[in-house]
Amino acid sequence: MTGTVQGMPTAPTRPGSECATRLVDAEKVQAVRSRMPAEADVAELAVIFGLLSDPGRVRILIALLEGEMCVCDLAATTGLSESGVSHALRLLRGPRVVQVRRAGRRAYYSLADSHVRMLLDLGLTHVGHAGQDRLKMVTNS
Amino acid sequence: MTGTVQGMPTAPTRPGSECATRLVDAEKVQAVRSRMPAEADVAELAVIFGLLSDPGRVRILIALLEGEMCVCDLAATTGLSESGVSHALRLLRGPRVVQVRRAGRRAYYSLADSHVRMLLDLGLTHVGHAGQDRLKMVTNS
DNA sequence: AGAATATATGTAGAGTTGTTCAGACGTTAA
DNA sequence: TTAACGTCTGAACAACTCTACATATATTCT
Repeated sequence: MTGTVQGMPTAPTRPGSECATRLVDAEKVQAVRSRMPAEADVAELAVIFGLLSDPGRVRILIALLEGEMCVCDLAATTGLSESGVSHALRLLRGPRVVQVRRAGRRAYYSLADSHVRMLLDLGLTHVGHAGQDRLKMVTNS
Repeated sequence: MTGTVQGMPTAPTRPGSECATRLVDAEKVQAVRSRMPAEADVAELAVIFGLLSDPGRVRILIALLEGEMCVCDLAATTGLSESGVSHALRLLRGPRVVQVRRAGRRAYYSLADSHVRMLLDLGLTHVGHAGQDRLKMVTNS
């Protein structure tokens, strides 16, 4: 949490945190700063990534890639406690990464955000996991 | 850190954390567990996302999307202290998200991982930031 | 050589996060 | 109604993370 207020550049970022020495490539700094997304967008982005930064939550979300599941089954699938799953899902519910459907005493969760789905897929291929049938191979015909 | 050892399913995840009640859709649990990436892959994935979960680091990486920059300019661009940038870059250097080129007393950093670049782009579009000229619009012809 | 510069590192303290346990709540079955 | 169930929540605690400050290292300049 740096709290940089960044409107139009030209003025130093904020007192006390500007570069103590001169810039090496002032033009580029200027250009990049003008393209930098707003504070709030960067923060939101960081929050989303933060939700994906825990192995337990990642396992939950990977499970949900295959379709909706109830808390109990998610616990069995991921190895987390049911309480742990519930806590995790609460965090994911806030920014609408997952959504609930309630049926009797059960709660069925599913992915609510296609971007997160893409982030996960991308991440999985990055990590060398071939993504099984999630990643369709581009075959010759 | 749940530490689930997950080889072939059928056996409960580990003593004490299996579902206290019976499963609702045992077949699906089974299927999803068999597709779940290995512990190490999930952990690595979480680490990568974790690196993207801090606004300061996100700003650094967004800056680096435009090409290499030295620490001093990164500090000016992101509003972080130079020490802060240095610490952040160290974290990013570990998993080879960024790479250094040294020239005299300067250190020029650049993105070393195209997947991270994609994650950032994807995240930026998610967040509503049109990605300026990073995101090429698919026009009619 | 010494001074100034650019970056890197160590460390300590505040703050945050994940996990566990206990218990609450609403729902269904007996 | 009472009991069992599935899920949710709150509190407590350890583990971790971020930031800031001080200092270290390496390079260039005079």
